Amino acid sequence: MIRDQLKNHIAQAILDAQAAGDLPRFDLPVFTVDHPRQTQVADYAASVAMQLARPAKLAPLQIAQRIARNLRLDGIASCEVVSGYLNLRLTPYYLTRQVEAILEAGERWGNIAIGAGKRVQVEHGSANPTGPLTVASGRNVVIGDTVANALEAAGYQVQREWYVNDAGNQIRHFGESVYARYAQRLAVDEPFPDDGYRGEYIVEIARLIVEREGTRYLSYPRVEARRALGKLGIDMMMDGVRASLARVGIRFDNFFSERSLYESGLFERMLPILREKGLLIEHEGALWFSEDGSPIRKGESRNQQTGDVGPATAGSIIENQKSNKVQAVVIRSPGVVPEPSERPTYFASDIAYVWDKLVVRGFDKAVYVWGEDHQGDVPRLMAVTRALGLDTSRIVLLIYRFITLMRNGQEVRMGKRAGNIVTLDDVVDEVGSDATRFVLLSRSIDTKITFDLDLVKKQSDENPVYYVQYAHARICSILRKAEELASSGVGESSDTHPMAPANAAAPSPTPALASNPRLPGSYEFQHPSELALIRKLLELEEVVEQVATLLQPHHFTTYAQSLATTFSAFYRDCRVLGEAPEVTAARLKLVQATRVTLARTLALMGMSAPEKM
RNA sequence: GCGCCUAUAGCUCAACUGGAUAGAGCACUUGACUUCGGAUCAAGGGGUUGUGGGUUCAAAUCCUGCUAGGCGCGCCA
Repeated sequence: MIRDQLKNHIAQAILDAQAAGDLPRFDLPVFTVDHPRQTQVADYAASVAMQLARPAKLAPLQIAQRIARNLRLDGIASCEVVSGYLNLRLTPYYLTRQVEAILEAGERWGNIAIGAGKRVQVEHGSANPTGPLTVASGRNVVIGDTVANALEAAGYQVQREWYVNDAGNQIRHFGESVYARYAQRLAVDEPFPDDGYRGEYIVEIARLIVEREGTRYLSYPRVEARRALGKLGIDMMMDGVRASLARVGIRFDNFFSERSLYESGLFERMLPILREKGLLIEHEGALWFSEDGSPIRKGESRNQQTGDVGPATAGSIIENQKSNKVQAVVIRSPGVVPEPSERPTYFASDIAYVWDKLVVRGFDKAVYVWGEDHQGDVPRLMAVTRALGLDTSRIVLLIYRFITLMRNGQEVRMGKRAGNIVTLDDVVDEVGSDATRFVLLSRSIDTKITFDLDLVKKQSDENPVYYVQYAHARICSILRKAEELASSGVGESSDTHPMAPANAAAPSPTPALASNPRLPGSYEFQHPSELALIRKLLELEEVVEQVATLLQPHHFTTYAQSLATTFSAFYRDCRVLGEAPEVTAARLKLVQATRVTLARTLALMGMSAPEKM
């Protein structure tokens, strides 16, 4: 990556300056090379000299000058010292060569190596399987999928995993709901459970089950029928989820069953590890995790008070939080939960799950994508990870804020139990997959998104999604036209035409360009808009690095728009077809490199790159 | 009450994690092509980065006091 190269050159220059006695001895500091805000100032700038003022006991300007004196940039860039800054500008020669490099890299352009040899898991989605995929989960999976794309591009080996919450009492409620609808469908009087799932989709599931399986479950003992229908229903829900995900171009490598953590005995094996450290405490019949082994206080205060929220409760919570130590129930007491299989809490599963990720499967890093409603669970996951003797820096939690869905100028409230949900399918039907993904990606994950369905539809002309895709379609149009000109031999003879295939007999997807000879070594792009476009293309690697390290996928949308804008400026200023042959040839290459870059960026975002619109 | 997150142009948001004169889109005003796609482009106005203090060569960014909002604080998931 060019930025790293420049940084290495500067570091070397500092060392050389020290060796030559130009600069005093000091340890090489951690410094950055970045883009100045004003692009006319420089392509890259380093402010090391300012950082070094103290250790070197010299004025920043002098330091910068001495670094610059020792800087050998090998024709990649020129350097200018401005008040302590090292301002670097890439040379037209270097930029011109990069166009060839991009075309050579092709679909791999944008790939970097920072993750080479490391395995990362990105767990996302993971919505309760008791209903269809909602728009709310849409943000989750789009973030997760895009982050996974970026990590892959950064060289990591990535596994995409969906955690299926198929344990716990919600599944029982679900089974009861399906059973009730099933019975009702068969005209058997069966009351609908109070805390059941009221959505229409349960009715639909019941209908399908009746269709496929007939009446046989009516003869089962009720508890068994509910369990069986629940399982059947979950499977059907997950099939639906997979289908919905496919519509937005998302696939998972693995669906991990929460229940399997218990069935495999893994959870049981976790307990001794924590117990040995004195972090598991029996309290009022329940099993608690106490981060520092301190006695459990919550239950006591609960007994003291009469049921109202009062000072006693508040006081004890403050006390617990003052020590900042996590205390959480792992297994509920039989007195509270009669059914043994429902006693482990969600947290219990988390304990075994993080172990499974980091130890059993040995991922170097595990990324969790969680909605803001789970933000309060972060401390206990961190605490228990630490307690298990694992490095907490190996888990990363992406907490995103919820979206508000607007329709007809009104906020749409959703609830799975109540049944008034808006599914991801609904939204995709209305605005399409590309627009859905773009909107859900376009903001930093800790910004609330207002997804106005009417606006996204109505203003589709001015939607940035289409702006970016339009640039790609326009490029394809130019390339098509170039091929037509080349194949019809209009203008020049085919063997001297810059766009003509070197070997006309060998067909290839883009014959005019794929086999085009290299630009002459002396050729250099000159026009400011050409050079600006190439610089913008080169940023792709930096954006990939940024998203892969910061795990903030919205940078792709910003970059895509900026790239499309830069291309538009080039398109306005520089004619491609019909110029002098070497100019047209060079610009065609630049246009093709832009297409590659734009298409890759769209692919990283999970969007299509249309050739026509 | 406590914890996490947020506050930047009229609106929606960026700002590469401490760097130079804080940028885009929308909206508004005014313009542009007989040529590669007008789903385009150009120009213009618009800012005490919620607020008070602090840290240093340098703060939208870090610390801190307020203010406002979101989420969470269960033997729910």
